[in-house]
Amino acid sequence: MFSKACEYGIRASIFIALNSFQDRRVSPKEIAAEIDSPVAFTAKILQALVRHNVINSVKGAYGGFEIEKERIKDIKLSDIVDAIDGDSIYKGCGLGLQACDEHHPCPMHDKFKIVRDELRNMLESTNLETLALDIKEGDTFLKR
Amino acid sequence: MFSKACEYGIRASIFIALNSFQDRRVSPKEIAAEIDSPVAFTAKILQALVRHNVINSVKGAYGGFEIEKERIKDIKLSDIVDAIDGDSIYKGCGLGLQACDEHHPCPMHDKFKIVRDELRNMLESTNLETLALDIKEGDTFLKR
DNA sequence: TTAAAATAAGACAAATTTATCCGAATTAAA
DNA sequence: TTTAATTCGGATAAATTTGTCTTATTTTAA
Ligand code: FES
Ligand code: FES
Repeated sequence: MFSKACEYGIRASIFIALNSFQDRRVSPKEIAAEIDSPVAFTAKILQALVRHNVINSVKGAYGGFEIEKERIKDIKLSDIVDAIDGDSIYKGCGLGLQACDEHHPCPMHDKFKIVRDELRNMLESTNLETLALDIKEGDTFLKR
Repeated sequence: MFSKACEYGIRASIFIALNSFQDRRVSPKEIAAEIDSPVAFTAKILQALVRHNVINSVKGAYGGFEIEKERIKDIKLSDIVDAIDGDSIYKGCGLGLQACDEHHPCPMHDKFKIVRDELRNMLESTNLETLALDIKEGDTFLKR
C-alpha cells in the first residue's frame, strides 16, 4: 500500500509528536530504535519531512527533530503520505492508466474510486495528535 | 497501490476474457498492444497467471491465451491480485509492522482496517465478466 | 516427417527503491 | 574560540521490480 519510506515516515512522525508533547527533541538514532527501522534511511526520510514542513529540525548540540506542540493536531496522515509518496494513491488510476479520468474510465474506475476516496478521507481525517495519544495510553504500538 | 505486474495482469485478463467470449485465443503480442504494456514482461505475467490457474494457455500453432467461457464470471479481481501481488494488501499492516495483529495493533489499525476490508470486499465481489462487458459496451477502456 | 507458429523458461539488463557511509555545515556549551 | 554534538547532503551500494532477449518445447498443418 505505502512505500517503506512512507511507513517509516509515519511511524517516525508519531514518535516525534509523542516526544514533542514533553518538549523532548529526538535523534534519528533514537527514532530508528523506537520504530525498528534502518537509522541512515530513516534520517533521509526525516530530512524529506523537514523539507516538506511536516516536522522541524534543530541542528547542532542539543538539537534533534521536533514538532511544534500546537501543530501536532493539525498534521494529518495525508500530509506525510503526500510528502513522501506523492498523490498518486489519492488520484491515480487503479489499473495504472496514465491518469484517472471520469470521461475515459478504466473498468475498475467506478468501484475503485469509492475505496480510493475512502482511503483519502481516512488519511485526511486522522491527525498526529490522535495517533500519539493512543500510543501514550498503551493501546497501540510502533513496532513488533 | 498495485504493482505494475498486477496492473498489467488485470488488464490482460480482462482483454483475454473479452476475446474468450468469442472463442478467440490471443497472443502476448496482441494483448500487449491492446493494453499498452511491454510485450515480454506481459508474457512473463501471463505465465504466472497460467501457473495460478487464472487463465489457460495453448501451446503451438493456433495456440494462445484463453479463459473457459463458463469460468469468466467466477474469476474475481482478488484471484488475479492474489496470484501476482500476494495477500499483503488484504492482510498486511498499514504501517508496515511484520503482521497486522488485533491484539497488538499499530496506531492506524482501527481506521486502516476499515479501508483495507472495503478494498478486499471490492476485489472479491468484482468478476471478470462484469469488467469485460463494460468494455464491450464501450463504457470503459483498457488504455490511454 | 517436416516446417511453422506458438508458449515456457531462464539468463540478462535497466530502473527504482531501500539502505549505508562519510564529510560538510551548524549550533550550543565550555 | 574551541570542541563536541548534531543535522544535511551527496556518493555509493544492495535489493527489488520492471523489462528484454534468446533458446527450448509443444502443437498443428502441410
Ligand atoms: S480511470 Fe482507472 S481508476 Fe479512474
Ligand atoms: S496492526 Fe497495523 S493495520 Fe493492523
